[in-house]
Amino acid sequence: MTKPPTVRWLDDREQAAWRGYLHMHSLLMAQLNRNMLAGSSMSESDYAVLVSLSEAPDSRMRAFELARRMVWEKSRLSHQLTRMERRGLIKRENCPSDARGAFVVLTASGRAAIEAAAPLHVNDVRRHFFDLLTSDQLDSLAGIVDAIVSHIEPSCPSATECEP
Amino acid sequence: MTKPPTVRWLDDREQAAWRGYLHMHSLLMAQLNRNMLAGSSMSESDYAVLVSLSEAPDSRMRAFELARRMVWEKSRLSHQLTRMERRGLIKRENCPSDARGAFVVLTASGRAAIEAAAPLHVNDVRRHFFDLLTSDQLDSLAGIVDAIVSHIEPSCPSATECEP
DNA sequence: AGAAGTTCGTTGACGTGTCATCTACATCCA
DNA sequence: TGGATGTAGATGACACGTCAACGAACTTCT
Repeated sequence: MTKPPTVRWLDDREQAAWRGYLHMHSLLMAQLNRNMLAGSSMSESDYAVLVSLSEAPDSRMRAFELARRMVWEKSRLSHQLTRMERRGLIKRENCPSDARGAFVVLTASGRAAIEAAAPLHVNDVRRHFFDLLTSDQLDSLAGIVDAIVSHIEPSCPSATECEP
Repeated sequence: MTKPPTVRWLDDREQAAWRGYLHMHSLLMAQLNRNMLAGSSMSESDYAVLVSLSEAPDSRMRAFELARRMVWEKSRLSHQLTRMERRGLIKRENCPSDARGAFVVLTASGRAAIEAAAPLHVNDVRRHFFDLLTSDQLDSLAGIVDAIVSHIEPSCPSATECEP
């Protein structure tokens, strides 16, 4: 117990909250991931990419924009796209206006995959999350999220949109 | 948009909350992980194992108990322990009373590592999390965690303790 | 024009997580 | 006693994430 004097340790309430939070997240994600994988043989990452793509005009997006929107490292995205392209969910196309760039395009089978997966996934999120929370708790959660996100992400106050 | 009739999609508020939550978690964990890695060249997983071990009597615990306490798959734990053993943070010992079993023991350098890392990590959790929340928000979070965890984990109502 | 710096995207190495499988042992029960 | 069943843990194959390094193209500035 050689504690430097400047540390304010967590009290019991905080410690319980923190461990509980970590516990909750891992349980929840494990559950959602399991179900997603069972129902559609897709991972959460696959799903996230397909969601973003399917919301884009023409179901196509520049890779860097996709990365920015999902707050992923570009290399992570690149690896992920490689795997998804191998499975035929997306394809890459050259960008005429910027020869470095690449478009990521949703394929027909990618679209089919997400349209099949979405209802199941939404139901799951509902069952294991929203259906268990009161309206007050939902509000409170939004407040918490906002406080944390806007602190870590200095330039980007809103959690879901970063367009200037 | 071929939605089966039974799906209740997320409304805007829910959708924003969900995406915000995912966003928050990934930002927060990335931040904590980065700092932990920078300050102590340990991962969150290393840290979690060391915490559990250091809280155990004699700094030793059966592997299966460690896995149960952390809610990790046994194979995950096994891989993790292999890596940590290679770095000298823990060591394995045979269990005299059950020849299948193994004890995981904190080494001196493992103890030193966690004692060095803990204050930094606690400070970080404080800075990026608790200092940003009001007392009400903390209460509310505990309620949320409880609701979710007790639903997914039917036999184990408390988030932090599973002893019968 | 051309050097310097920036941005887009890929790659390889490596640490990590999951799943299926395997072994050795333990336990239980006929 | 001995076989069925369960449990502890390790392992190999593979998916995933991060980091550092890279090539190629774009931008900026002189």
